[in-house]
Amino acid sequence: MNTENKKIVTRFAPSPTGYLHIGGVRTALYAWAYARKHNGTFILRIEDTDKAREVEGSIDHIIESLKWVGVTWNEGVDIGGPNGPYLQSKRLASYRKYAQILVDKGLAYADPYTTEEVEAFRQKAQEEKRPFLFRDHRPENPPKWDGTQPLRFKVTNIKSYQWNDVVYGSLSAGTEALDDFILIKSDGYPTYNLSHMIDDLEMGVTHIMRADEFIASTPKFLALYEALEITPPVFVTLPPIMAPDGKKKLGKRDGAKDILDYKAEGYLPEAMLNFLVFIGWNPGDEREIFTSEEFIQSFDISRIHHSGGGFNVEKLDWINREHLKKLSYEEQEEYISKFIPDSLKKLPTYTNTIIHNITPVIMERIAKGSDIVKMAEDGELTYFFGKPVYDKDALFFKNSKIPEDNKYELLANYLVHAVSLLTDITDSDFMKDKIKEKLWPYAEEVGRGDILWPIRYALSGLDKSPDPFTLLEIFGKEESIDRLRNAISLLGK
RNA sequence: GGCCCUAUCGUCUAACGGUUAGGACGUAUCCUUCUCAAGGAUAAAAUCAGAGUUCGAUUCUCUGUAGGGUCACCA
Repeated sequence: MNTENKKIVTRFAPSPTGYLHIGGVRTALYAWAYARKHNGTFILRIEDTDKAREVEGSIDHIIESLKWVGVTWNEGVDIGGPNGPYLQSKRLASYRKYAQILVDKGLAYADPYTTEEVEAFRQKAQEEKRPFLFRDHRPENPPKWDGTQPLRFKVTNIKSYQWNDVVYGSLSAGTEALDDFILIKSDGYPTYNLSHMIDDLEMGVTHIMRADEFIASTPKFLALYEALEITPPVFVTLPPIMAPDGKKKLGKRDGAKDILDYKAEGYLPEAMLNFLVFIGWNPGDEREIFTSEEFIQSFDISRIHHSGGGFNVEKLDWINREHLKKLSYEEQEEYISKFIPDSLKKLPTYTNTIIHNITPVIMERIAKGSDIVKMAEDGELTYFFGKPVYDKDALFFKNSKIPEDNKYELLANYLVHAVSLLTDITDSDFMKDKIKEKLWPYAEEVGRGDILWPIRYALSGLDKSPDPFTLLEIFGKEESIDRLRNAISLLGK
């Protein structure tokens, strides 16, 4: 492999027609990792030859998406490079030059038909259940190409092509795969068929990574490479990403959304990378959690799979959690503060100390990528920054053994006693284990639920929260006792 | 319909032609427990079907079936 000792050059070449979804990002990741591993060059090129479908702002969005997952490039639209420009609309002269070579060789001709006429041919072929082949309608005496008609490639060598693909091995196709396709559109822009090839040549691209939908058009490319006397690069065809059931191809509904949506939902970029590269590849051992660097080192294009893999959000959630655990304490704090709503950040109780204290508690409670966002939205973070509001009846444990008669007074007494126990603990000893040690005998005496639930509720105001000892430590002696006194007065004492 | 690609637990996948077909996610049960999480333990769960080659097939060949791609002045 790579015996020529040629420097490896790969590229990712999206069209600016919207956001980048996970399929595109994975392609970029593979191309990038391969170049990085072999100290090669990775290029970001933008294929903006379809002016009708172009979406304003796409390029910036694509760049932001790639940077988020940690992909960097040596040459590209935004940074230039020795073989620029990297925007196809600025390279029209190159495409024309090669188109002219084909015209001169008699291997390209102007398409004289109207769109309607071609559409009629297509319709007919479809009705007769035959593949549509333009070459069946090739004009006898095509007009001279003046740039206003589409320019078509003239396939002269109709044969069954056989070629090699790093992933799929030997591939072949019937002659039906060969046709007179369009090189230059009537608006003067080239089609992908021509432009990608010229750019790859001029930019020295050695390996093309792209999804399997291009297998069917490879014979056409091969015919064009031959006509242009270009040695094709190495083909690395990637398997498709399927919907979670592993059967259908991934659609928008199943998660083919903007990669940056995952960022907004709380997924870590390294988790996203880890997850995406594992759809269609694995290192062959039992490792599952990878940093980008580990991935690059382990990546081997010969281990890319042939079959499509499903997009499984649960696995992504798990991977995200594993990466969350690997963060340093400071990084975890930063991660959490990023998702705390502005309304809470404005409060005087929003301090570095409280963030520091609640970080491990929140981290432990994040199971899914979007949990941090959900917790923020559902108000599960609010009580950390302000006194909870709740109904006094909520203070009672659901299996309470407290007699109904004067239950408010009894519970208040329990809490008063708890407060007195807590008061005995010194500020420096006000820590989870010590608190538990102090409170436990009393809890055993009156029934654990009947005192622990109310304490927890007085502190959080929520049915679901971390355990009371943890909360007591987080809030500290003074604030904790204050919250407990609030509960006591709510009970009428 | 033509051409092409693919096929191992529900999902992602491992397995020089020889394994009790392995791991992970998820699921279930149990432990822990004031709640919700987390954590620990255990379990169920797969070679698409049929022929052929072979002493022996998940692995090689063929056929069928299923899924996917493609047949654009989209990439």
